[in-house]
Amino acid sequence: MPRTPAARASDEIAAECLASRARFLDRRLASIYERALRPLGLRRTQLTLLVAIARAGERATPTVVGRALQLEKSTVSRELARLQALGWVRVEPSPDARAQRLALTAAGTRTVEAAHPLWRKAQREARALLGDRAAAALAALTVRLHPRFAG
Amino acid sequence: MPRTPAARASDEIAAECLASRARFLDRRLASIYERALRPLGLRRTQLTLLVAIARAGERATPTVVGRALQLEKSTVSRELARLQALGWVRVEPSPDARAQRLALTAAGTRTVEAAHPLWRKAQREARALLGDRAAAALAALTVRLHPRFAG
DNA sequence: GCGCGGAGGTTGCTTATACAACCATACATG
DNA sequence: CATGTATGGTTGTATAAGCAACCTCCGCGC
Repeated sequence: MPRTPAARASDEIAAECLASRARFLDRRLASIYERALRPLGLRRTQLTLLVAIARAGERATPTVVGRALQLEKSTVSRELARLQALGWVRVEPSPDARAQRLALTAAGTRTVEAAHPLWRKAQREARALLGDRAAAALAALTVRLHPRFAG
Repeated sequence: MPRTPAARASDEIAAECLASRARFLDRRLASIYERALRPLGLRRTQLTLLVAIARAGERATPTVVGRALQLEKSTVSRELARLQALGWVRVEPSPDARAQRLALTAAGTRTVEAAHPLWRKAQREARALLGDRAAAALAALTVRLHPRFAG
């Protein structure tokens, strides 16, 4: 049976597609970190956001953290609503009345501290899964694509 | 001002976290492929699923494609409902009454064919963005993590 | 001082994903 | 054959994300 155009397209895509491979990698790593953080009721993306807010310090606003993580503003908006509801982030007025100043609450700070060893365990597991070379390549790639990435 | 434990944790996580980097990479690539496929009203993950079904041929069932792509069965279930609604996938009874045989419809086959050149363009763009070495590393990593991955 | 464009955020809608709980069928074993 | 367990799918719920449309406020140009 000769291969049809659709069959040839399918073979090529299945063998090479970078999008599905990146998605696959993300799912694999996600499961490691989610499992590790579950005892704290903390999701991996929430930890990333808390960390970005902590690091931005006085300058922390939704726009600023969105830029650091390359997240669309609506995504940041909704994530922040959850973090506020959980009592980990406080929103304060800023000089510019359009903007919002963000800060970790005491509970948010404690959560980051408590997450640290769990994150480390996940990070070790992830590094072991990928291998040191691939892990380093992923980090280097991030720097190349977005030098100021911080998450 | 001495760095607090939370600040040190944040610095370490922001500088190294592999989970957030994989997520970031996925978002970047997603935007390339989504943009390319948009004219067909086709999402990248839908293309991945159509391809997996095409390649599985007679053996295509939700469980089989889920294994090939390492997707949770509920994810596959809902994605298939959409693909059916769009008229790209047909569901047929199988010998085992629990299972469902999947097949592309004629429209589904045409969609894969039409997607091929658009996917190629996105793939070229993605490869250029990552660089050949990183692209090859991502592909190699996928093989290592899941030798039968096909998406 | 007025109007307008741009920046900052929110909300509606859709897709992608996982986990858990569930239902139905198949199969093996007593 | 009856029952219990495993397999295959669906559904409820929640998070993660983008796009588009919108509102508000800032600052600039006139």
